[in-house]
Amino acid sequence: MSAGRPRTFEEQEVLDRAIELFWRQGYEVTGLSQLLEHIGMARQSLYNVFGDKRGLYLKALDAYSAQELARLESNLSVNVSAYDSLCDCILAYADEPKMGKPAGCMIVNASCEFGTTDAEVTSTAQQFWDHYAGRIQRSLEAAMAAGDLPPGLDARRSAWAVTQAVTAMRVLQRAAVPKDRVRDVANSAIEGIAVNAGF
Amino acid sequence: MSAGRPRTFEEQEVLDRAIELFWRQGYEVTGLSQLLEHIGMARQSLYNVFGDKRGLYLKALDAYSAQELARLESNLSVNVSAYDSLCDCILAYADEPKMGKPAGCMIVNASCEFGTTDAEVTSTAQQFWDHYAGRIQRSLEAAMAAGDLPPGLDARRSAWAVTQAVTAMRVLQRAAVPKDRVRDVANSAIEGIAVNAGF
DNA sequence: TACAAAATTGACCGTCTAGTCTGTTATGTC
DNA sequence: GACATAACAGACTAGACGGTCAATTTTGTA
Repeated sequence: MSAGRPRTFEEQEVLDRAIELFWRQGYEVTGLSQLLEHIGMARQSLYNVFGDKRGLYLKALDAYSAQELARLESNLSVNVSAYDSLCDCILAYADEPKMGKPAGCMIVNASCEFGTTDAEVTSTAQQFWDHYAGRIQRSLEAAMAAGDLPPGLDARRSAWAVTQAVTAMRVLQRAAVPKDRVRDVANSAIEGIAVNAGF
Repeated sequence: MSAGRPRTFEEQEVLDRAIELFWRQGYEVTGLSQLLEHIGMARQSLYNVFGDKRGLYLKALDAYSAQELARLESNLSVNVSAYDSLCDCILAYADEPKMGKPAGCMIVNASCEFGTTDAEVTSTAQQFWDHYAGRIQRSLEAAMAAGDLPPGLDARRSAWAVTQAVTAMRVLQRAAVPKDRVRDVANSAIEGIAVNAGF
């Protein structure tokens, strides 16, 4: 049943490298030759494994989404109060981009580049934001249960507002806007959480 | 001194058409042939007048920025209270894109596409956001003077928060996220204005 | 009406693009 | 060790890309 020469690359490693390049440069501007060199893969192998350039891009975008959600989960489940870890998490975004990492958010970049011309991209983006806001909402509800936020708070709407504040922060980072200005957005988002509750 | 055949196109009209195409498609994906056809200009004329493709793009981006700031000014100087017109203005963004207009914001798209690889683009973007927030701040200060907002409000920071809420809204529109979700961001931004003042 | 200046036109250039094709190499199975 | 299977490697293709060149047309001025 199974035979043949085994592949000399790790799929996850290839995806990580593809994320790095597409995230930094975007889809259209990234040429196939540069892409192949960067992921360390032979031309034909890419077409065997991923179908074509777009296929690899979509897989990389999905992998990025999963990584980013996992990072959020990790940041929010530290061993302090839900409210504190949420605030820390939001503020931590203001310290990006980390050295060697591209600026901004690959999902945001993809949305802006493709608009509605690629249904798979828009679907991935919409699901990403839904999941992201959903996880924030869970932390808000935990904070309410712990008494750190008032019980009347609309956790769903506040979570969405926080999510979109992060979106804006990552656009600013993409354009190299000074960190202080990014931090302002983070702080306003945090202070805005309680506004529905009449704190 | 002056002689020669007069040009058969209006520069402003050419810029408007270039804005339309670059805004919808982005820079890289827009081919020169399609661009020339869309702006109704001969190949060589473009190079005579604008230098090259990038030159036209940068001029179009500047023109877009000016148009958008003029539209903000117009929306905010309607003949009602500063506070009401600001709220209306923010909420009005949730009803975009207008029929026939591209979704999202050309400045945001440009920032995401180019990142920091084009100094002129990032400079234009940063100045746009500064001017935008500056105009919002003026309205907030007017609202404070009218007694519609508390005197302790940090108008500068609130204006920046509003500006970046609009940024996020236009990213969502670019990805065809449902209008209700966009409206949520607008409402949260409005409600967040007063939070610094202990309303 | 001759001349100069500027805009237009269309052919043309080398380069790069995504993607294909063919042949070779390496491996597991029998 | 023969064979089937799959990955690797490199040459190749057709077309699109941004940009240039030379020739032509159209105008204002003298």
